[in-house]
Amino acid sequence: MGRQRPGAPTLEEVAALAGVGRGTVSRVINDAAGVKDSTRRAVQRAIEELGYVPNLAARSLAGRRADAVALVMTEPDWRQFGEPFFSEIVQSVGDALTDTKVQLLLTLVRTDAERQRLVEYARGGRVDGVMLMSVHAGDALPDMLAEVGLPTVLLGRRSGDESVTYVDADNVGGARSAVAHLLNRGRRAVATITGPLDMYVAQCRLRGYREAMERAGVEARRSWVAEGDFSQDSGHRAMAELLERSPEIDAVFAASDTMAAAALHTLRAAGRRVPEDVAVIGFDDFPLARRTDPQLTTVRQPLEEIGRTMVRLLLEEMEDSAVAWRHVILRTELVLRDSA
Amino acid sequence: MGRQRPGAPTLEEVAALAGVGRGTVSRVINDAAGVKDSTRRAVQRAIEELGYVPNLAARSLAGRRADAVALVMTEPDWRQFGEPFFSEIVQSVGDALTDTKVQLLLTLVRTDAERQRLVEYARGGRVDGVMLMSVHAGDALPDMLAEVGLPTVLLGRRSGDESVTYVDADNVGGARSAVAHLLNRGRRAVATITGPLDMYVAQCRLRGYREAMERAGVEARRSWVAEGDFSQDSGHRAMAELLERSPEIDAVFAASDTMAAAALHTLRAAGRRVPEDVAVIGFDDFPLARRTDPQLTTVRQPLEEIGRTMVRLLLEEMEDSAVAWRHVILRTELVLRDSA
DNA sequence: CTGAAAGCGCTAACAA
DNA sequence: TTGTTAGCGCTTTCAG
Repeated sequence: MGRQRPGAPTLEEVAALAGVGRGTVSRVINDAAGVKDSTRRAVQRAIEELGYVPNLAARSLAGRRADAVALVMTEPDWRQFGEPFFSEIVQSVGDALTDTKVQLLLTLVRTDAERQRLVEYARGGRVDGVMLMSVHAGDALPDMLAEVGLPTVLLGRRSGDESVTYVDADNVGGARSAVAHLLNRGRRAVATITGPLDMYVAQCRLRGYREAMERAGVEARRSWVAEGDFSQDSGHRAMAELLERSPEIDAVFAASDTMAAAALHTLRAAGRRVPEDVAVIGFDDFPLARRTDPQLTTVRQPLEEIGRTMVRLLLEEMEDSAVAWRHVILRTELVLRDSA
Repeated sequence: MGRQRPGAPTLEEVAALAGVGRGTVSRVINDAAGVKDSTRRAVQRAIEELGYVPNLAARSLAGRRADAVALVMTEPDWRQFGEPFFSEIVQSVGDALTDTKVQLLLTLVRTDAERQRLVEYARGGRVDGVMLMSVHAGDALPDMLAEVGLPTVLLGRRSGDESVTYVDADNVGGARSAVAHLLNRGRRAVATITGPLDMYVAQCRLRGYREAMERAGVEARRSWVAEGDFSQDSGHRAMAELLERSPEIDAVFAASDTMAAAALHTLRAAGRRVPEDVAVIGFDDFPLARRTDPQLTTVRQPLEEIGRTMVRLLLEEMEDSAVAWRHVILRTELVLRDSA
């Protein structure tokens, strides 16, 4: 058994040593007001002396919160976890929680069994709220959580009429402005490498691409669209595909920076000059892309703000469960470099 | 409050509906033997009907385990989390736990406050054991955990006389064989890009480098050693540094693949031909490096086995706390490509 | 094979 | 300002 050390000191023993009642000790460890200063110090001394640490299970059971929230990544392939996007989000969520007494728990959900395990973990009261990243369209996890009354916040929507609280970037607008930028620079044969189209975020970016083309009166050929899955590999594959069937393209909008960087490599390997010959724009603004390809123009998502906002919404829902849900969409920004 | 839904059904209600006692329901949900089949089914029907989910806090308090373990990453900069090394470890640890009813919790510890929070979380009985990754030499976290009797397993040692249970790769041997390989191929001016030297793992790889040089009777000049921190950036920097002060080098052993890949880039950018002119070997075998640089010969760590072993040791210690500690060192393997 | 009852350690409401 | 007390929901003897 790995439980709390069997002979661990209890609040009762602290009370005895300090010569006060259990209630008083409880007040001290919870920073509650209304305890004489001298008493407080006496209790603290006793706590120190015994090396007392509250039993969290007992605390939760007695009716208070778990003081923990989960940040869940739902991906069959955990390798995705290495993508800078997630590191940044994790980073910013951690930052937002740093001055709290809330413990951040990252969990990775790949299979349905793991999905089930997480739900029982959350419903079991081990966390006070859940944030979900990288949720695919058909995933029922958010509903499973929200329906049982657990504060839940999504990073990104699953569809246009998402019901659960979410924070999202303006993907359509971002994609539109990126493609518009390419068109303004005189490019016409603008191709796009999409994300996995079972994800709403990918659909939105594709929609933005189409809207921009339409507004400019350029026909977006079907052969200019190649589907990827946000990964580097898929970026290479998609770019190679595009080059083969549509050598006329003179610009590419990729739905992720990672794919954009890969596309750039593939283009260069194929002897195309970038950006003179072909311009490339990626979505998202990662240090990785910034470093490897200074020529890459990107649509920056406010990742730090996304993380902060998720935390804020979650904490608010934990505080006041009266709120049903809220939707927040954050603006994106085109970051120009010497690519187009 | 985000606790378990206020009106959530309890074991008591399930018992009432099924027309049995609480004890019986408890036996059923814990798959305990000695329950008549018909009774078991009746109980299960009641559970189904009420949508009952056990309250984990109550379960923990009543004396059983938390059914959760933590995988902790201690890095001031969470961006490190994006390194393939960690993705792989997380992946394999998750795999090893997949058929268990143990929930994996990833947590990231940057500051001392977070360190403290984690200790209280663990001592509070929220997890049954802790696995630690990327522990730096001076970090007291492992001791804080181990001393209070919490099953703890380290990935990598902090020093030569580590006391806490750990799993490590044969870093000295791996580095030695890598450098020996370069020397065997006739290279003489073999430089090395080390990891952060406040980490034992980096010291070991540097030692392996030195031993190999010594055994071959080649003097390892001090100017052939540049310190990095395992990151891509540092790889670039270190390689540039080496090129500037020791243009004579004809081979490089980098203490991580990421740095090796970066070094390769830098070498090429500087007009050196690889591997004809300069050979490069990296430590660790990541898909990233494999993809980006097929020419990179590497020392492969058995990451999957490391993760599996950590889990095994942890579960064993959770089962039987009689064991004090164990140390496991896993073999590495030189993976040859056309680099050297 | 099953029911009853005694806690696990804490919080919170109520007295004092 | 402080002590006392009644649970929180579950596991686990111990009887039956």
